[in-house]
Amino acid sequence: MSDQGFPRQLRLLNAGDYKHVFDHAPFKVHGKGMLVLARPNALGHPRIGLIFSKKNVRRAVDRNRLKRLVRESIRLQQHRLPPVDIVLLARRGVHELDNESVARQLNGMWRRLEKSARQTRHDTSST
RNA sequence: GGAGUUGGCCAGACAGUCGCCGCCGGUUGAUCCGGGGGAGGAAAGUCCGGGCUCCAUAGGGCAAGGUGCCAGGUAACGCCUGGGCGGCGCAAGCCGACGGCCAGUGCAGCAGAGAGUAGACCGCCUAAGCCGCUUCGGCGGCCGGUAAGGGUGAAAGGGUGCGGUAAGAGCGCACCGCGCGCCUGGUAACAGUGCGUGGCACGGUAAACCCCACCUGGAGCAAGACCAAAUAGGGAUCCUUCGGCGCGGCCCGCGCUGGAUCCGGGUAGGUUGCUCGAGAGGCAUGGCGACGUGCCUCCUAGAUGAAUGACUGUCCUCGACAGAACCCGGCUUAUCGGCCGACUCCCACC
Repeated sequence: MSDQGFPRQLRLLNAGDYKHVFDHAPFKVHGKGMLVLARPNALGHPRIGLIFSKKNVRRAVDRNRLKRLVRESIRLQQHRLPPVDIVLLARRGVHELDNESVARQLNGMWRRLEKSARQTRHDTSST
């Protein structure tokens, strides 16, 4: 795996993977227009799945644009993230953000996710 | 030059860096390297028409739905082209569900006297018949006549003129219009300063039921096919009454289930269907045209939690609507601007 690539291993591939995260998600990070759910995995790297529903983002052009921005962000930040399965959900109004602020939002959310994951790991090892 | 009509095309460009998805070649044993490709004119709405797949090879009847001037094009169409008719515009041109209410049934508020085998409210008339009066000229009334005028209405049952009459009236005549028959032109719709005939509505409404002609079987790529953990007991072939199910509104019809013989079935997941096609471009040729035919050349997205992007720089006229999901042909809707061709009207100049 190259340093900055985004191969299939970094994605959630089927309904079972998604269900796994929805059933029990210890980490929740809220951002402007987006919500991240995450659950630790044993793979040694993060994986991500995207849910941009037609209901929340009406135009296909906007859905594609937002997904591409998220993937781009993950691709560049993958080494900072803990080994967790992530599901990113869109909320109403995301399509009004421009590319720059979406990227800024995502960076902030990854930072908070990383922080709470490190906290949890620390807690379990101390008890 | 200005105003307008119409047909077609384009959809920021270039460079660099980091990524994503197919394909080809090498390397391999599943990694790298190189090359090349990667959203639209509407990809959209899913409104029509086809291909493809399964249900029977999609068959018969009824029901239901659609289309609706004519001819042609097409795989097909509710599309396109040409023509006819009607309407709008000075014009180029644009728009039109544009078959049939003398097969039947129905509908028409208000106003108005009367609304479809018409109708006397006002008005006009009083010739003929009867009555009364009379200065013997007539006057009044009754019985009536009348669709020219007023008024109502979206619409009042051909129009104009002359004759005619008591007043009027297609009552008669001329012209116009209309119906019917023939003739001529046209493949046809239809047209005609054509010939004849009829005094003349046959009113409106069929996106009212309906009639006529033509068309339509149902479901859809999550169709369907294949490989196959788990789980449950069944599956294939032959024969066939009844009942049940498939099959979509119904019936006919057809298949499965039932009995006998023989052993494999198929949910999660994966593979496939999946892009070479009513394909694109060029030349020639037939046709007014839509389009057809022949030859040559080219291969031009195939994802499947779903690729086609992000960032930086430069330039300009500072960039709209918007993202393929089986594939085509249309229609409709959204859209910043730019380019090219043809034509019309007006002004100026020659």
